[in-house]
Amino acid sequence: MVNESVWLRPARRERRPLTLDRIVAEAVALLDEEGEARLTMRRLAERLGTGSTTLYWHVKTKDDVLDLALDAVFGEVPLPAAGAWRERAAALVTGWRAALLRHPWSTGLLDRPLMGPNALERTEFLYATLAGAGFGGADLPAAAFSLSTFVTGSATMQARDPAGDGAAVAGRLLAHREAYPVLAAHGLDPDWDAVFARGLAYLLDGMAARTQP
Amino acid sequence: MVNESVWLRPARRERRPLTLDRIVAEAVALLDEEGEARLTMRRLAERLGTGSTTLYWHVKTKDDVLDLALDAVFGEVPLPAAGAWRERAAALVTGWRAALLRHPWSTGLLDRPLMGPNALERTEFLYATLAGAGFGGADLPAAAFSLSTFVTGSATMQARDPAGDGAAVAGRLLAHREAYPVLAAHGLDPDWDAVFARGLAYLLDGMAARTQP
DNA sequence: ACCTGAACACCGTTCAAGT
DNA sequence: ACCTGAACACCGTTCAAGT
Repeated sequence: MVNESVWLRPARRERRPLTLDRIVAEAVALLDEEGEARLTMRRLAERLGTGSTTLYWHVKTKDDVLDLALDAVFGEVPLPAAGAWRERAAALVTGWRAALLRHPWSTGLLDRPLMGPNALERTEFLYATLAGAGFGGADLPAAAFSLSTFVTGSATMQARDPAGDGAAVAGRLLAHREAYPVLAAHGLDPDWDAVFARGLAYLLDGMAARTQP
Repeated sequence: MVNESVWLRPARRERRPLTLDRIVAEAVALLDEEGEARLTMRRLAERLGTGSTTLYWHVKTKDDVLDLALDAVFGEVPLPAAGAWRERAAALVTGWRAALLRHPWSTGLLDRPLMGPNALERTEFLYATLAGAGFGGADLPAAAFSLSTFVTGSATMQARDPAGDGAAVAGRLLAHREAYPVLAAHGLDPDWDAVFARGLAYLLDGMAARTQP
């Protein structure tokens, strides 16, 4: 019969099979475009051409999707190949910050255990770099945690600032100039790159001085 | 008529009027006891003896409740009265960390603008302390942001670690010991207080060296 | 000014059923 | 092994109505 012709049958919307990788990639795209509040199992499934309940064969919960999306961001952080320990640590940490800021929603997920393979690989790299530089005993975890804490904290702080213009904060501060005089005079619209670079220098200087006197 | 007697009328469940302060205090208590996932407008209202829709006269959205709860935590951070700049900064930052860790859910809210009066007062205090110590120009915002970033980041990192025993992370690491050898050997179950103290010393050392040569 | 109840447009997740 | 639809037990929020 004519109406069984290939051309008349509704085309399969999606030929590619649904995989975990496709789900994670689409979740990252959705988060990039619309932010965390709009990430819904139903909306995510819709973008993939299925129903929301289909996702649950590939994934146990929505939290899984978020964990995987976050680790995908960590996967974008390059591992610097060579250099002295200080340059390698600085390069790692700078690339780490850039990846987080490319996906500002990621800073809202930095509570929750970072146990994905990409996150662990970067942490291991940091530990290995510092251990190789002579950090030992209590200085090794202290140095490693200080650096990673500094990255995640400063990316969060910057992502918090809407569109980098500091308009909202500025308005609130200027309205209460007398209550926050120093902050209003010097804390508006900081140059985030410069703040990060200088803060990192403080930290690395302090680390170097304590372990290599 | 007998059934209009006071004793037979149902008692008013709550005599105290509903105020913003009561709502915020109850939200903090609920978050402390059950965590962020269980904070619901309906559950919060139930604890206050009303319906969820009543809350919306006092508050515009649920986000308002979270913003107010977070700023209540900042309100617990004492402002150190005296001392040299380094001791004052260290005391502020140590109390800040303690307040966040007393309410571990707060670290999950540290994305979002910190524009509550309590948060701004602490930030202003930090700026004023550093400005008084001679930090000027680009060093002032860099020093202030470095310190606050370090606090929020390290509290987040510690709150992430379940119950402080590091069991979950340890299990994952030990299962892949060959992939993460340095981390598995030195990064398990850190002494968080020691890590924080040493990291803070790195940072303050670096700051002091750059501005007061 | 403050509180209430009903209702709307959603959620995440389960599960029996299909191929 | 993989996908689907119906259904459950919730959500945040609005709004007309009460006092």
